[in-house]
Amino acid sequence: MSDTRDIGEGRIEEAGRGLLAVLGQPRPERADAARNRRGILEAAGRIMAERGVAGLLMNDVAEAAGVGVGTLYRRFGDRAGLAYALLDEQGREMQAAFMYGPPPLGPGAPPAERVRAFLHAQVDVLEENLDLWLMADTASPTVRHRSGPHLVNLTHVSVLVREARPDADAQYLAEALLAPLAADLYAHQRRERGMSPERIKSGLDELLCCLTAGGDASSAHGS
Amino acid sequence: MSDTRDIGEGRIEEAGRGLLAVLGQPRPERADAARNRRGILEAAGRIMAERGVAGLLMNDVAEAAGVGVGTLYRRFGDRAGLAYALLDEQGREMQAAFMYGPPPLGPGAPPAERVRAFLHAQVDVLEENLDLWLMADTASPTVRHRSGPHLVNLTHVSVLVREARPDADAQYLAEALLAPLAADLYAHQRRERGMSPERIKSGLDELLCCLTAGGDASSAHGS
DNA sequence: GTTGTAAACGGAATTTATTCCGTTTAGACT
DNA sequence: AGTCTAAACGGAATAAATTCCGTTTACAAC
Repeated sequence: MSDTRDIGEGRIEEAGRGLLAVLGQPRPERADAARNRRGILEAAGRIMAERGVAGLLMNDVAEAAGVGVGTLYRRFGDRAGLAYALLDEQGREMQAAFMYGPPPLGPGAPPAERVRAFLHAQVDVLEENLDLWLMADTASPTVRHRSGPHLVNLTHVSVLVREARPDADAQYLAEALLAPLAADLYAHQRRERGMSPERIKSGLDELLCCLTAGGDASSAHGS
Repeated sequence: MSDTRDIGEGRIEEAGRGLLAVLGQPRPERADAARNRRGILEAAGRIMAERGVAGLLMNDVAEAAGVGVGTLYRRFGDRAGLAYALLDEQGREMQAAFMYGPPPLGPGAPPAERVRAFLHAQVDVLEENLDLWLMADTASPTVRHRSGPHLVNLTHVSVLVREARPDADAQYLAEALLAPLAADLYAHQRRERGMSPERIKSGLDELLCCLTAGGDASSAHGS
């Protein structure tokens, strides 16, 4: 009724095997399926390098990988899903950095600092592969927010926010703090408005005072 | 290279005649063009009422309006543009409310209060027509941020933020504060996570302390 | 080694948005 | 009224994503 797209639970076997794979139980994957996933991802990477993100046509990817388009869709759900899988691969290293690496990104620094470091790092991540993120964020809201990268980021920030402000609605604040780094908005700020990554980072810092402000954030508010 | 879509300056004669029309000089519009715009918008409204947003197929709208699809595209640029035009019509009243209405939404209240009232009002606006907003935000980043509703909102908030925090990067903060109300995210929070509009409003309030915090927002930050 | 079956596969068919371009007209100027 | 031209029009053609469904295959059980 609201939107045509919806992706049934079992339709996408694995949207990418990032840290997320740890959460769900490691459902088995048939050998041919695994082989095809790798093949498709490789082919997609190759095409992207050659022709850019705009050249990532589903038919071409399928052909380059030597599979039918049906297989592409079974594996990744849709074009955006493919993009997320690609991003997830590259994001593995950042995930490791903020979970096990040195502070302030990794554990050891105070939570507010870590959130800040994380957002700055996320800016760099976007900077690196903006077009691919744009393609990924084409997905329906449902797909988008269940995707590997988003879930990992959200979970991480959410935990840190809760730590920094146990009284606040950490779940919401986390999503709100991540929102300005939506690929669409970021692309617009960089390309249309000509903002520099540095300016964006400082801007984010200004937003972050909601993490360091004492308990009473509602000082000026009525209801 | 990055994305196929781009909409040349003169391709869309008027993306909707909201307050925006005041900014650009009132370029003339041929009589038949105006008649068609109205017809299309009416037809689209009718179809939307009957079949929902998902039923808004470009061919159907064109047929129902008694014009060719080419005309649809000349007038509105693309499917998302049509959605924006539809929203712009309904948004006229909210625009009036925050520009000329009573406080705290309208002039008279302190700027931080007004931003808060505005964000809350925006939640209600989303609530009213979420699917249409989702359809609209399908647009390419460029189109999206040049669209009537977004420009008006951004300008408004931006002015208020500058007033509240003359020292801060008002332009950026405004976009960042509006970001959590992106239709995608909002829809996800409402539908998947089951957050209530009230919870979202309180969440936004927590974010807003960056407007009331004294001058030194960078207290906890290094560089 | 057979057999059974859920899971995968392929790729033609379908669905829609969007473009293209030859034709038609509103409206300004004479 | 007649002419001229930029602006509009229509709708067939195109492009690409996504679905459908009959066929094939991995692999677990016997």
